[in-house]
Amino acid sequence: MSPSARRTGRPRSAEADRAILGATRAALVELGWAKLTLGDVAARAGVAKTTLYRRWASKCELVVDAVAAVFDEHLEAGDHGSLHADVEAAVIRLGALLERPETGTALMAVLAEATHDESLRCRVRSAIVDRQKRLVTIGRERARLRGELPREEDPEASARNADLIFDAVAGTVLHRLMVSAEPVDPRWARDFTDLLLYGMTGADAGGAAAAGPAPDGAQKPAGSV
Amino acid sequence: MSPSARRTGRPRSAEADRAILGATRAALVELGWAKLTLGDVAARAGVAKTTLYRRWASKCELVVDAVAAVFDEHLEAGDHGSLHADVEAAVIRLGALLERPETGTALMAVLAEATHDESLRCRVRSAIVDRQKRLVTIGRERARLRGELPREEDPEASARNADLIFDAVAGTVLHRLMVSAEPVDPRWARDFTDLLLYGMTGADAGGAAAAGPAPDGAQKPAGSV
DNA sequence: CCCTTACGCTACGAGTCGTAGCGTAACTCA
DNA sequence: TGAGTTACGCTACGACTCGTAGCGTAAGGG
Repeated sequence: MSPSARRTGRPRSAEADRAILGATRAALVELGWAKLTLGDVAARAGVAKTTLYRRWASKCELVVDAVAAVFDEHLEAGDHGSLHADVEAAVIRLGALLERPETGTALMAVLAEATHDESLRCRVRSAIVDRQKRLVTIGRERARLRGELPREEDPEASARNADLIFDAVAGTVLHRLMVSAEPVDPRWARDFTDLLLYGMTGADAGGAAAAGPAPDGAQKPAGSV
Repeated sequence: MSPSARRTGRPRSAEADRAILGATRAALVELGWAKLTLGDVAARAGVAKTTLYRRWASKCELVVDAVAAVFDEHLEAGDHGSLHADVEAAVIRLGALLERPETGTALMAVLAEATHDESLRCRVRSAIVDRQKRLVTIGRERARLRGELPREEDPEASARNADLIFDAVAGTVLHRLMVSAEPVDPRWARDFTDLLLYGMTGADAGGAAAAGPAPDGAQKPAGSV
């Protein structure tokens, strides 16, 4: 599997890779996870079924790669001027990503399988989760430089906090879409961002902080309301 | 389907129901979702495969009922004295529920299918989600009576807030367990509760994180901070 | 030119699905 | 008590998907 081991012989077709991943996404949209068969994907991609099995050991790994490609296209941690705006943008971006019929569904199904498959869980983590989690670290670092968050002395506690916040953001968005089956619209994104920044007690009080009693520390960006 | 239509004839065996649902949970633990077959469940339960198909139209609906039974056994909204303690208890309870090998996995898989099946989504909602969501409403009402939360004038906004908080609690716990694959231990439950109540700005600043150099022990009596 | 690897194609056994058919068991009502 | 109704167990079945093996061919490297 090392690159040196592939120096010789016919190289794998990169175009076939793109066709297969694209066909996988198309099949996911049309059929959903359960009815998705590798034979169907191969037919859509215009390749032989055996070619699929030579590259991916299972349906799960194929779908992980197919979904990861979509996630990679939309990875951005642009600076929106404030912690509030950064979080809100991340929520909307993640919502738009998971609202796609091929991403959320597939992710849930793969995660379900990953419970019984350690290697699959690692693949999901490195291909999707960790890259998203990096955005949390970047955003928090930026907020610290702005003075919106206190400095973290303990790096271990800092990492724990980043994990917690990532679970909160990604988990809540995912739950909103997959369980509650409600859209991630701008109003919800703002309400959720308020909850994350100011907590239940603060955010609930002033009707989305519009007439809020001015929570200390962070000030609202001009964008909202 | 109405009860009056079942007045006559041989009644369905309630014991068979219990055996089937129990066998489904056992099979989920052993085999996981993907390898779970209805034939296997029937064999474990000691019933004929046809009996299964007479009662449940699909594997999904069977699993929903099997998982819902577990959830129902652990529905409790006990008063723990404060909003913080109530939330923390709910987080731990939900975590313990989803940490079971038969619940989290199955729930994820069923939700993935529910994307393409409206009736299945309704079944999940009424059998599991709505009952859990009621606990949020109860807890918030109690907190309001304690004076920990302001009164909600607008009932529509109140319902929106309850939905948001439920998505946040359930989604974050689910994400922690299924995606991050980390346990819902007491320390994490406390950190998350702090985040929910006081927000990123508040919880990060004051919590135990900054206080102790390395509070590895993690045995922290309830109600501190 | 030989070696190596990838590809397309076909065919196959194994396994699951969901249903049909039949005889029997359990319960209700007249 | 007997007739009607529904549930159950069992067997068998066609249809489908899976994952692999075998073969000949295409595409690069030493």
